[in-house]
Amino acid sequence: MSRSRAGKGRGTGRATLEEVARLAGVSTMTASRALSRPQLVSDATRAKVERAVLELGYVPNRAAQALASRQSHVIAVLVPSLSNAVFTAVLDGIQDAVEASHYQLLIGNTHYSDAEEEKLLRTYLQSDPDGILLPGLSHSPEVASMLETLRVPVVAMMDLAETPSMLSVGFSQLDAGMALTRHLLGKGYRRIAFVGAQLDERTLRRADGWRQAMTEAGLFDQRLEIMTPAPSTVALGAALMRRVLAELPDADAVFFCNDDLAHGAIFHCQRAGIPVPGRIAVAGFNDLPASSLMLPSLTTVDTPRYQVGYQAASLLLDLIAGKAPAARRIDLGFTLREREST
Amino acid sequence: MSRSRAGKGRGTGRATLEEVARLAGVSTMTASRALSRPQLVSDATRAKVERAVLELGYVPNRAAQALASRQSHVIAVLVPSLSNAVFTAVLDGIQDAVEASHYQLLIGNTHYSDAEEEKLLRTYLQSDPDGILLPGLSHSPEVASMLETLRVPVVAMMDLAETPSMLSVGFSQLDAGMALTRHLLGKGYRRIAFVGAQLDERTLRRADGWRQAMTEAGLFDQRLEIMTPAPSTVALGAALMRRVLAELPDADAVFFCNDDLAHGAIFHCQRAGIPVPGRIAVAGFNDLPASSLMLPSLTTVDTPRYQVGYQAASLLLDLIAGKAPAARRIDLGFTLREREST
DNA sequence: CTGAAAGCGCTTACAG
DNA sequence: CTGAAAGCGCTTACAG
Repeated sequence: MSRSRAGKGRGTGRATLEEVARLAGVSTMTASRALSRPQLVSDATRAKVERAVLELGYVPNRAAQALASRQSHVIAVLVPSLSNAVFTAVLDGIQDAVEASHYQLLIGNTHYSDAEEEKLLRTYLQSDPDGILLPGLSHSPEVASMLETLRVPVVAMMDLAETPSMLSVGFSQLDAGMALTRHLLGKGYRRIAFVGAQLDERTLRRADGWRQAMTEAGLFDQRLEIMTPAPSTVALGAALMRRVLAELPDADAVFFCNDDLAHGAIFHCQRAGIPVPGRIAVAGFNDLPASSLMLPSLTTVDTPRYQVGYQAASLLLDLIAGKAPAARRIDLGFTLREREST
Repeated sequence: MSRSRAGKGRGTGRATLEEVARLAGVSTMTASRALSRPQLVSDATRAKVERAVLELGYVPNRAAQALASRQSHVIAVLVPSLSNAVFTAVLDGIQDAVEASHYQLLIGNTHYSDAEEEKLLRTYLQSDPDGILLPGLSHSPEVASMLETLRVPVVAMMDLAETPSMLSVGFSQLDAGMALTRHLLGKGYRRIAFVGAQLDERTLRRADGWRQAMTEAGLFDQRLEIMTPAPSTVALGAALMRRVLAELPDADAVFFCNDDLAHGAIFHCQRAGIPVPGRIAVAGFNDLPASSLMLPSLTTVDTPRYQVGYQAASLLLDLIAGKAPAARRIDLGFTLREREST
């Protein structure tokens, strides 16, 4: 009997499991079992405990559970952005997949910064997560070594790993970039510019795809490449379209690395009275909700971001549960949406 | 000496504070102090502890900290949606405000559902949060009573409380709805429709504002109100615009409760060759990034959502720290953006 | 400036 | 099916 003031949890003023047990007339550990693995106790006991829980409004203390069980039931999730609709969809998928489980999500926004990613990971490690979900395959050396020494499963999202040493769920950004470029080539466009912003690894892989397809067609020209590290926004898209028209007057098509840029480009053309695709074709990436509705509707690549989140979280949950994963690399593919803008 | 296997924390395989202390040649509690309140220990001791921390790669265990200190350092944040750019901006503001502190965010998406809100709150209560941030003022009776019995500060975001019993940071949705409607009236529009989707409390308050302004002008007509609980999307906006044109042929302006709806409406008009505002004016709410760029540019209300998040989190942090709040109700205002669409 | 001891609220082999 | 005891990894008055 070590408790000093019986009858009241003193930390938070909330009922403790000990009080539940006392009220139910059982031991603390039986009360614990009645709640965590009810099939291990008799019906009568379970009923008594449940009644006591209700009466006291008992809420288990997660910190104590985590400490005692050495299981945090926490999954750390890192995304590069929340303003990018792609990653909010990924989060939706993760949340839905985790919904039924008792896992709690720790969601961090890295703002596309290696330094912030490292800082967040370091912070989340304090919570001793049972698993980690993060975007992409390339990380700073610090982050890479933290992930290696960790003993918990890590699943990379959005692109596919080259080596099976890393678990990944996504689709080939390279193939998608090639597919869109080939579509443009097939339509007869020859001077196809690539416009990239943010320059995260996904954008760079899409650029690789464009480069490869252009090279295959014997049409690659370094000058057709416009890259800026500025965040991808609709306004930037309008500005970059202006730049394409001014600096690359013979360009007959533009592959924007993201739909929001392409939206801005189309708005600029609407306003300037430049016919799309008559004067110049425009294509984007990700198929955001407005893309199919604007005038002209936007040719783009539909990406399975919700599914990426859902499947990545499901895979992680399996790994945490000790199940062998069906695959270490889940390719969810992509869909080319050919529309009016090309 | 109760530890069975000295030299290794056995739970997670990670170094413990005890090992740090041993390596540094001090007591556990001195090691603890050296890390949490370094000014309380001598320089020499601090240096020894810091060296040991580095050598062992010590990461404090948050669960143990929370349990021992009865302070979770957790803030629970509830938002109704992540697909709505308004709330991702709110989250950005919250994250920035909390950045420097040691507080950790537990972010939950209620999907505009009272039931999910209650479930999330119940789950987050297990983590014994030091404070809570949530959208809006109206909640289910269950949630309201949970919030009341809680002993932690709660700050409501996005709208302003009528009574000072509740802390709130936002702006008057009612006033904003009135201001936009009056702008339309001032422009000479008379048959101004209101189109609301999702029907969350903010939309309903904006509708109240429209109703009030129309009544004042002697122009209120119930039939001008189109309300649907369906989620607000660009596609829905296009469909609702079609409906307005068909069902309310004499409407000369439409106030959409959200910019995404208004975007869809404008896309529909572009495609159908309907002049905006020539045939009908269109206004939105929130000033999303595309609004100033599309053709015509969209008249709307610019809302301080990032600031709402930032200020709400700052206020909460003050309250947690025991400081008396400068105000229990922070009005951040709104800005009417008059553009081409009206 | 530093330490011994108790305790936060749970869970987990181990018995019976 | 149920319980006594130890322990998870920290922090906190209280001494000195």
